[in-house]
Amino acid sequence: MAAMTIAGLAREGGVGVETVRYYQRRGLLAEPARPHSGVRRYDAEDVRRLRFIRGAQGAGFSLEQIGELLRLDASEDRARARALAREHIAELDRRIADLQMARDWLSTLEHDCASGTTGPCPILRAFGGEGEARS
Amino acid sequence: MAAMTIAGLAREGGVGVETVRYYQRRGLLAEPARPHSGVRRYDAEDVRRLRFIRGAQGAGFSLEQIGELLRLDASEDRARARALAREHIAELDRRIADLQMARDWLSTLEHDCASGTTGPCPILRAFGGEGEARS
DNA sequence: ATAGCGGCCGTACCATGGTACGGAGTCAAG
DNA sequence: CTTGACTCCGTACCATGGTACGGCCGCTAT
Repeated sequence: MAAMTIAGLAREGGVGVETVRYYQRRGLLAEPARPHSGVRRYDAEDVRRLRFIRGAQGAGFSLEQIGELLRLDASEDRARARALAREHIAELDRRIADLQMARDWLSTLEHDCASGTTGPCPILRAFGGEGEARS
Repeated sequence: MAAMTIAGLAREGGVGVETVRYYQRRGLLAEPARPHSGVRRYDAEDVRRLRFIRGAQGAGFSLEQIGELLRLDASEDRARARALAREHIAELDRRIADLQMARDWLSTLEHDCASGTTGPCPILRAFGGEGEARS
């Protein structure tokens, strides 16, 4: 499978054709050589790149950040790439902690709501009694 | 602080005035009574509600879902509210697991990148060698 | 040689969650 | 009673990450 058209690339990457074109417009995928009059041909390297984009996206990078990652990779600037990675790890840690807290909060609410059968769930109450004594 | 105008409510809720109006349009905040010709007055209950919205949003609920939560609270349908909460907890667990994996993946890459000083970081390589033998 | 599938391109549109703007009305202090 | 801050309202605009559409063109099979 050494050469394919855009539909093949999209299939390999698990995205739609329009998405591939969108990534090209965004500069994330280079527009490849066109051996035959206007029709682009893609190879395994393009598939790798597309998969990388999807993976990084799953890891919470924005397309903007992925673009920088890709450029860094090309420029072999290891230090910068590592710094970016570390920054993003910290960001991910923050987000994980946030979600974990949210999860625990919701879980508590769910339990509270379970003990009792009338009146409103204490869900709304859970927000509001906390800081209204200010000002 | 028993009555305030929209700016006060926004300040208490930590959002902008336009955001409050947006929530009203979305039906998340009721448009309150207007004692004085056209100017809305808000009280502690509105602040509670607004804070709830922000909190739920922080917990990963979409405004759409928050609307349902709010309606359920009003209708005292505990069973449904709990079901919704449980669903969302499961969703949060999935997202936490995803982010955790992403974090570990990125951390590994960061370490790999650290051991070596020339050539591209193995970041790109990390995606691509995995499943290309198919088809 | 002609149909039709796929690729190419620009442009428009979608959802989400806001943010900004302009014009008019209102309220309170000086 | 004027000034300035604040409100109201509709509508337009923003970023993000796509998704869809319509017209044109080339490749390939029948």
